[in-house]
Amino acid sequence: MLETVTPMKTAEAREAVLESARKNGESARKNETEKRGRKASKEVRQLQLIEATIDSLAKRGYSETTMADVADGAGLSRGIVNFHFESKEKLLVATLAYMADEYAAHWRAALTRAGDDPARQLRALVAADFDRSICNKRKLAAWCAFWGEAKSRPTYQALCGARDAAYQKIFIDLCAALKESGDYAYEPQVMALALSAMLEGLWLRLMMGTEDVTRESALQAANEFLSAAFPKHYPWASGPKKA
Amino acid sequence: MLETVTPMKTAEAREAVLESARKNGESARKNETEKRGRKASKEVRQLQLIEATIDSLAKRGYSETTMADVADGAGLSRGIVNFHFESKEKLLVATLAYMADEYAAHWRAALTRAGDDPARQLRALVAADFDRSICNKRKLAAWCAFWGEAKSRPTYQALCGARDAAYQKIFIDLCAALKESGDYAYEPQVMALALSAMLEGLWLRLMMGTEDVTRESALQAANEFLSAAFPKHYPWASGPKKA
DNA sequence: CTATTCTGAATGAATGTTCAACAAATGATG
DNA sequence: CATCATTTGTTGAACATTCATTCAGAATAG
Repeated sequence: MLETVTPMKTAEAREAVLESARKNGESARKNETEKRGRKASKEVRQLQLIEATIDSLAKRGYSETTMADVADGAGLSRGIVNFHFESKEKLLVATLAYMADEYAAHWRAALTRAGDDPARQLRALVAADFDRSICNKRKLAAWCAFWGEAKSRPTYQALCGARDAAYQKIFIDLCAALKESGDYAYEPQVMALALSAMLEGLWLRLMMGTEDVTRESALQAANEFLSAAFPKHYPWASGPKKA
Repeated sequence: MLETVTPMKTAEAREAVLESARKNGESARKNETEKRGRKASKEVRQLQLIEATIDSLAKRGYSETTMADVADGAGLSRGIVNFHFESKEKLLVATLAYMADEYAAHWRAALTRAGDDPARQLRALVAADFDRSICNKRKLAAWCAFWGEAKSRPTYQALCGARDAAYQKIFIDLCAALKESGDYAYEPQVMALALSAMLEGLWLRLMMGTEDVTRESALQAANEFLSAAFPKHYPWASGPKKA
């Protein structure tokens, strides 16, 4: 089941932010060895504000998310956001970029971990989409908030599309590889579209929270798709119904 | 290809509105034979404002849609919306309800037209999702705008879910029927979820307009899904690759 | 003439942004 | 080490703008 949408309480949020910021700070420190303390602090604040933004997007939605919400959510004063980010627009773009980076890093890691076998890689990619770390109500709600505005904002559209640029190519390549080894009839590009669209659609369903769709049942549906599309690579758990 | 997102020009909009309103007016007149002229006029205005709302949602997105936009788009004065609809919130709910009704009527008609064969019915439902009348950039953008706000608004959530309540049940029943006659291995409920999620995901992709996804290629992907999941009912156009 | 529909300016609330003052950390100097 | 200067980070009130809503009166239909 998805965890509750209730935003992380202040203490938890702080910890998560600091945790995340620490890693980030380290990598940044390697690149530029200067102003270390200050620089780190600045990044911590920005991440803190970005996390608060995600909270607000999840709780109130895009149109009701205000600068005051974000500042309050982070436990800081009203003018702070315009100091670290120039404007509300830039805060939101930074938030979306943060989520896109996180998402891309996540599936790339899963892909690497899966080794060289296309069938294992594809299964890993699909499973990665439903990991708790990125597939929770908070993040899904934030994603959907951006999707809703993407059509009328080229900047959002480009960042949401970060998911597709390389991602979609990987899917096509994997579908092509499986077709080769399994002698399937589909067109790789078309099957890849169907597959990735289903993943996004399942996210949407999870986000809506209607019906009784859970992370588990969504993953089950995705795997059933794999079994149907690539039966030789993903045999059915139980044989066909006989009576 | 999807038509341009440019909202219908005033003349076209008027015609479409009046056309649509005429039918609606007739059915309403059957129910309650009273205040005919006035009632009809009132409904025309409301539809006109709803159409203008969809235009604005598609062009500016949810968060940037203002009462002034809607009034201007309809070619009427500023205070008119609060006269016909009590508030902005109620206008938006009415708009969503209008789209949900239209969508439901559309797939029900397609289902009826398909006859009694489950395989034909399922194909008809899938194809109906990509009909020009409901699957165009304008409507898709409006749908997505509501999705983006649905999580934080129970009213929207319920109306978006109108799609799922009965719709999902039909899908499950059809998947069960095909499983019976085709001796497939999947679980009907799970396969129905995968299928309907893919349809929504394709809508999302179409709305985003990224890549080169068109109504045609989206429908092709959906049909390829059908062939993969129900090979005995939807044989591949061309046989498996042999070399 | 009466009821209904419509207009457009006025109003008030919400909210993004600015900014002057303040606090804290860093660096320089003796 | 102590002290001051400077840069950086933060605050909260003030400001300007946008926008939904209201409403008194005009226009129109019955």
